[in-house]
Order: sequence, then C-alpha cells, then structure tokens
Amino acid sequence: MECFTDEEFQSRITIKRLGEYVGKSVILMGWIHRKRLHGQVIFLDLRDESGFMQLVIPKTLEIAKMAETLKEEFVLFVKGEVAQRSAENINPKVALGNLEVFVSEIRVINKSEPLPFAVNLYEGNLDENLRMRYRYLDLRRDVMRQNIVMRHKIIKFIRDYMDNYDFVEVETPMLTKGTPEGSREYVVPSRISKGQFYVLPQSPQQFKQLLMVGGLGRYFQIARCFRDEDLRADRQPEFTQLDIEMSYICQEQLLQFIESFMISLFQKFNPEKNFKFMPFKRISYYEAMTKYGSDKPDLRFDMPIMDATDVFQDTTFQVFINILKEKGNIKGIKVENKSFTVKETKELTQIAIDQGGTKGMFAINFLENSIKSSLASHLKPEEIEKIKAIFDAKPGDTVLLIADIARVVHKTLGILRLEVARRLGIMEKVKNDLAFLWVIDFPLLDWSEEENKYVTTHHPFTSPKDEDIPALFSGDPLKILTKAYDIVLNGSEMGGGSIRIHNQDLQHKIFEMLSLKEEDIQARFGHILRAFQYGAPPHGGIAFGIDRLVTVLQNGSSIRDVIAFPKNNSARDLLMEAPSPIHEDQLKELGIQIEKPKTE
RNA sequence: GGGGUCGUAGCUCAAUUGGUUAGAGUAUCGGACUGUCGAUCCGAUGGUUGCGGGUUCGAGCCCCGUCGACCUCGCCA
Repeated sequence: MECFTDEEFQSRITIKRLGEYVGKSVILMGWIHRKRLHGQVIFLDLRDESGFMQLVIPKTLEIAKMAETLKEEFVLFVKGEVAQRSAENINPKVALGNLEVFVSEIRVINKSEPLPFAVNLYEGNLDENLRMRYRYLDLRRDVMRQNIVMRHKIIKFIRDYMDNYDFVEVETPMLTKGTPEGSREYVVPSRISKGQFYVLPQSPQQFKQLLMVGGLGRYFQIARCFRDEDLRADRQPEFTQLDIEMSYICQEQLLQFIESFMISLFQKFNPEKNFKFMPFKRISYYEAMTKYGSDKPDLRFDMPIMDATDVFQDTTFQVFINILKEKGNIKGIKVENKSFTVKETKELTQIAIDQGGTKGMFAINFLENSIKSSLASHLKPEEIEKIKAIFDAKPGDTVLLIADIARVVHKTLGILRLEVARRLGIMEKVKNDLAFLWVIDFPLLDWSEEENKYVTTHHPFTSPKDEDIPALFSGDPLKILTKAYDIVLNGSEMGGGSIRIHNQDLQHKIFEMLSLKEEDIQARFGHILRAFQYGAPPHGGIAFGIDRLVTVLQNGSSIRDVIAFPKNNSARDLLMEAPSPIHEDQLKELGIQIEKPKTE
C-alpha cells in the first residue's frame, strides 16, 4: 500500500489551476479519465473535480512499464512538471488543451474494477436502472457533474438575490403535523407517543404564514417537501421548493418582484434563451382552460381553441344534435398549412379518445373552393363558410373539431394542440423561447360531487378578490375569484402562491362555505387561527419548484438529472435500496404491527 | 389502480418481421505502433435473448403470466 505524507496532500494542486504553474513541479491527484498507449509514449488524461489534464510519460522512463498497466478510473498520485504544449500539439477542443504534465512519479492511490458503464463518454444513452444503482459513478460523468454544480450555483444566486432584498432564510420543521387537505403525506411514527405520528411537510405553508405573524416580514427557504403521490418525469416524492412569503404586499407587487427575479435568473444561467413575453403574459384560469385547454398552457405557440358551437344550431348531423341537446360544445383548433393523411387523422383521433376521453374527432381540410372531410356530407355550405370565418382558415389549413361536454372538449383540444405542435416540428422551432405567463383569477371554490360540498381549489387561506367578497354572502359562490397565481413556463408549472386571508371574519366565512363545523375548524386549523388573533399582518407568497427550475435552466428533460440521489418511478432509492423492512425490535419500540401481505 | 414503450455480450445497439452456428461498436485480455487527445491497427475472450409457461417441425421475434426500468392517465389543496 502506498503511503502519503500530510505535506504531499497539502501541496496538491487542482487541475484547473495548472495554468499558474507552467514550468513548475506539481502534485496532482485524481482519476484516469482515458488512456492512449503509443509505441514511444503514454498519454493519460487525469481527471479531478475541476477538469482534466494530459499526462505525458515517454517510454524511456522507468515508470512507463508500470504506467502501461494502469486502468481507467484508477486513482493516482502524480508528480510532474507543467509544460506549455508546442503549437502543433495544442488541442483546441478541450479546456487547458494548451498544457500537459510531464510525469516524474506515479503512485496508485486506489485501483478500480472495470466499471459497469463508461463514465468518460460525451454522449450516449444509459439505462436509468444502472445509473441509479451506481449513482456515484453516474455522478462522475461530465453532464451530471455540471448539473449538480450548476444547481449549487443557481441556489447560491437565489440566496444572494433574496438576501439582497432583505429576505431572511428560516428553517422550518420536517417532523410536523398533517393537514387533511392536499396531497397524501409521508408518516413518521413517534416512539415517545406510541400510536401517534408526525408527518413530513408537503410544503412549509403554515409555518411561513406563522413566520409572518412572528414579524419576519420577508421570509424565504430552500425547503425540502414531501408528497406521497405517484411519480412523473417532473415529480419526485421529495423535492425542493424555493418558498417565499412577504408581509404588507399585494398581488401586483409580488408578481413584479418575481418577474424581475426570473429575468435575472435566466439571463445569468441561460442567456441564449429569448423571453417571448415581456412583461410576462397574464391570463385568467378561465381563459387558460377555454382557450388552451390547460391550466398550464404552453404559449410558445398560439393555436387557440375556437368555439364553433353556434354554427351547428340547425345541424342535421345526429352526433352534433345529441351533443347540443346535452348543452355540449363543438370547438376546434386550426392547424395551419397542413393536411393530415388518413393514418395521421386516425392516430390523432385515437389520442383524443384515449387521453381526452371524448368519443371522436373531426378533421376539415380546407381546399381552394371545397373541403376534404369525413364530415363533408353533413355540412351545409353556409356552415362551412361560418367555420372558415371563425377559424380564419385559408386553403391548405385543417380544422380539428371536438364535440362533447365543455370540460372534455377543452381537455381534448389542449392535448391535441400539444400533439400537433410536436408532430409539425413547432416545438423544435420554439425550443429556445421562454413563454413565461401568470395564470391568475383562480376560482375560490369547486363543487365536489363525491363529497356533495364546496372544496377550495387552492387552500383555505387564499384570499378572495376584494370585489368578489360580497358574493360570499349573496351570489354564486362558484363565481368568486381569488388572489392566487401560478407561474407557468413552456407548459410546465414552475410555481404558485396567493395572497392570504388575514381577516378572521372572512376566514370564518370561508370555513363556513366549506361546511366545516366549529370543532373541525379548531382541530385542524386552531393553531393558525389562534395566531391570527394576535395581530396578523396582511401577507402573501409563492413557492417554486427548484428542481424544475434547474432542469429548464440546464436544458434537461427530467428532474432526476439535477438531483444527486433521486428515486425511481416507483419511489424507490435503488442505490440505498430504500424503502426496506425494519427490524422487529424497532417495530416493537414504536408500537407498530405489520399486517402480513395476503398470499394466494 | 389503469394504459403504453422497452428488456439481446460489462455497456450502447442490430438480427431481412417465425427459419442454419444470435452480430457490430465499445469495454476487457494479448500483440503492434515516434505526439495522441473519443488515438489507430491485428487477434482473443465474452450470450440461460429478464424470469416462468404455452403455440409451432422450428421462437430473440407470436400468446399467457411474472419481474424490472421508463413514459403516461387517475392522483399531486
């Protein structure tokens, strides 16, 4: 085994600093990134956390014999002299390609087995199962190292930015109490209070409001959140939020503050992208749903949903007659300069049925003086003219129509809108655009058929809009809008928040609308309502998904790539192999019995 | 819980759509080579085609089941 003195470790130079040591002897430590054996000379690329450097070992040296036996990913101690490369040997493709190190001494710090997959490739797919099991090797890959380093730099930028605006970062508890609304929570048994449980926070929502009552004024946190729901490419069971709350603030101030913040962030970390909307576009929830069929529309392209219901008041087409009888809608989107083949139309119809939940789709291809459509025999000339006018259809354009109840029509057309944009290469064309928008004016309440009562669409502390407060007492509760907002980027929800209720009477009225009994209110929200009795300042805030933000800034596609140790699709950690059973003694100590899974 | 895609050498992929002995690149091992930089050249090793069953004269390919990864619907105030 090789030995190293403290002095040697202390005089180690990282590779990125070698430019300062040309002509000098240095000590390097790192991994063999790649090796090139020639007849007369050996090249080793040595990699450390800061970069990589070509080592040169002429075969005339005594150490060459040993150097030939070294393998990729061996950990080396190297002593050598830094030299400027001669002009013809400079490699302009890599950082520090103008330098090399002539080795005088090599010691093997640690050997490595051949790796289960190569970490020195610039590109190429890898099975995620493998990557996760050997995440520590995956992290050696350049793209992963960059993601993790950039994540750090982005978070540091955020902390500095917030600090500059007098925000105070406060940590809030991980072991806390459940809230009945919202997502399913992760549960932690209490040993001291047997039969009782903590839950992990799905967000620090109530704590940040309590911090406002506590006089913090401006709070933020890089906060870990936990939600026990099924996963997606952009959803992990534990994820990181930038959580923000401010006192004495109105919605307009908050939106503008966040907007400037987003602009600074993207200009610093992804300057090649263009902001499509400056200032950010704002649309109501209603408009988002009816015009784009989504509460998080991708507005890098328009292709809005248009209403053709009125065209068919006198239709003879039985399908439409039935829909109209049920107070349904007939709406569509226009696809410019595109005629779908029979096969394409069939595929789109199938998507509409499978994903949208509708029964079919009708395509109308406008030609110079006629149309091509399976609907052609059912359309009167004046109906065709009206459709043409509504969609402003030119010869060559195709209109896709969906007829169903409003909710299904919007959802289906929202899905088709995205599918068509992908197929036509529109998505590819707009990939460098940033379509930031605020979705505002969310309804306060929704009617739950299952529970037969009103439920909040956001959370029960969300303030209604001032002008809608009277409607709480007389009027249609479903028409009440709130001071809630989501920030959407390229079809993905990046964050959301609201101005909160600080008036106790109003808060109680909301609980009343939700059909909550006084004892329920006290049991579930007593702590925060009590806090509000002692002079709560008006306040509001927002929370961002940091993982999604970093993914977009890094032009990635999965948040797993910007998380050092993520979980897989089934919420398992394949590296640590969690979750796992725990010992019988531990269960006993916690007063927990496991129900044996039923076997066939 | 539902739907979809995938699973072939350590890794990344192929196999003319059911037909002879399952191939290539890379890694690994051996050799050659005067400065390369994803070095190159020659040679070798490497396979229970995820697993179990079925159909067939014959299955990597078709069918059923199962396990796993990914995408997605429900779900995520």
